[in-house]
Amino acid sequence: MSDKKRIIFHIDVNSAFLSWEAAYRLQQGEKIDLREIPSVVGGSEESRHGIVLAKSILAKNHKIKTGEPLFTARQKCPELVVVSPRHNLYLQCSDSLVELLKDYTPVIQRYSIDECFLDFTNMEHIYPDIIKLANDIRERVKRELGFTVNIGISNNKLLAKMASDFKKPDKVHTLFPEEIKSKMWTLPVEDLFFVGRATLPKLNKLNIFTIGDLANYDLNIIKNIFKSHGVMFWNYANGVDDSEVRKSNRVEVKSIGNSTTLPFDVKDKETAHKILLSLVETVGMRLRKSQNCCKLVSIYLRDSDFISYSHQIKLYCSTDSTKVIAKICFQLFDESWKYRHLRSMGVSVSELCNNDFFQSSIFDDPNLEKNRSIDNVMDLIRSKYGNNSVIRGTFLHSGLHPTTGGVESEDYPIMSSIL
DNA sequence: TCTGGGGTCCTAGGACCC
DNA sequence: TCTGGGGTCCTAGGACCC
Repeated sequence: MSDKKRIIFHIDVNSAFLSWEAAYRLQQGEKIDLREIPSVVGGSEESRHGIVLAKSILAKNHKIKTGEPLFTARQKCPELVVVSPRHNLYLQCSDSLVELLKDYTPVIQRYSIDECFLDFTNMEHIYPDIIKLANDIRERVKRELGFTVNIGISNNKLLAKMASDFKKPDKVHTLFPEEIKSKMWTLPVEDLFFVGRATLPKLNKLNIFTIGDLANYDLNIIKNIFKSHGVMFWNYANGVDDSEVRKSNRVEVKSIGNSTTLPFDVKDKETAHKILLSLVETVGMRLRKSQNCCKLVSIYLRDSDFISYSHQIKLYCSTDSTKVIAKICFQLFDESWKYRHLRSMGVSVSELCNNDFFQSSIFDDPNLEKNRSIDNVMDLIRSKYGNNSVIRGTFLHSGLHPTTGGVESEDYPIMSSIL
């Protein structure tokens, strides 16, 4: 990589889920804009998913935080409007944004559903004025898609990301190295990327309260206390980050998991096994779709008193079979369950490897081959007709979802111009 | 009072081997 | 019987992100 200064944008959708919900509702003829009242997108309290997923700026002014229970959010603001999430709609909005951004550069990293990094290095002949470019993008997103974004500009991803977090909404900010002192070092240290709620009190104990305090602290002491994590955020505090903007489709996934908080506490092994199976159904489908097998299977349990634990096992032989993975999960469960009532359960597979070899060697074992055919046929039918078009007999009349965590196949019109 | 779901990465400690 | 130290692998748990 050359020493030439890079030009990186970080684009962040303002209150993403809430903005997308608001834009969609206006399109559908609703009169009230959720962005202009104290409102949140939140899960169903009845099924114990009642937390804040996204908040309007007016809700934020009431000190409502993302991730907090809806119950406490209402205490802070009794007139709060709560709307249910529509994840498929948000995926489509996210896709529309990325499609629009592709008009400007091919080097886009999709960092999350509502954040992208764009690289404009060596493009000054096309975009001589990058501030104007950012404002053009910002205006076009608002005009064509109906929601607003913040754009942060700098020479690396970290600084661009910090910049996009400055004043919101609908703003463009720069944070070039010469601006670090005035724009970033004055901020509280918890605003720094990767300084979370466990790290903050430890930093405060060292008399570190601002990002500037951290940047100017003795690196050796930081390293001793926080190890590699400390070296990373000390560099961040000094604006150092040389990571590349990676085209997202080239990043391979490392683990595939599915977990759920149950609408009721689970008290018996039989029900728990059924729920594990339903979780494995979606994990297995996604694993096969990614053309991988896994070598590590783990389960995750959370008691009704909120104590959680996990159990895992490394496989001698990698697999992508729903039946095999489910059987392992049952065994893991039986080995680890502490007989307390369960609030939440999860399944995850990792240490993924390409399934090519597996496919060619499988024909030695007719039983494995048969299971594989069943998986493949079920995948095909479900991809065509929806996840619940074929279900295992064990879920009939059980009152349980046969596949947990799958997205419903409801469709929403692509966000188009809203005038 | 009630507290989601999807990930990644790191560390500590124990088992085991030489 | 008790005495090393280094390396690797495995597991559990924690921290962080959106």
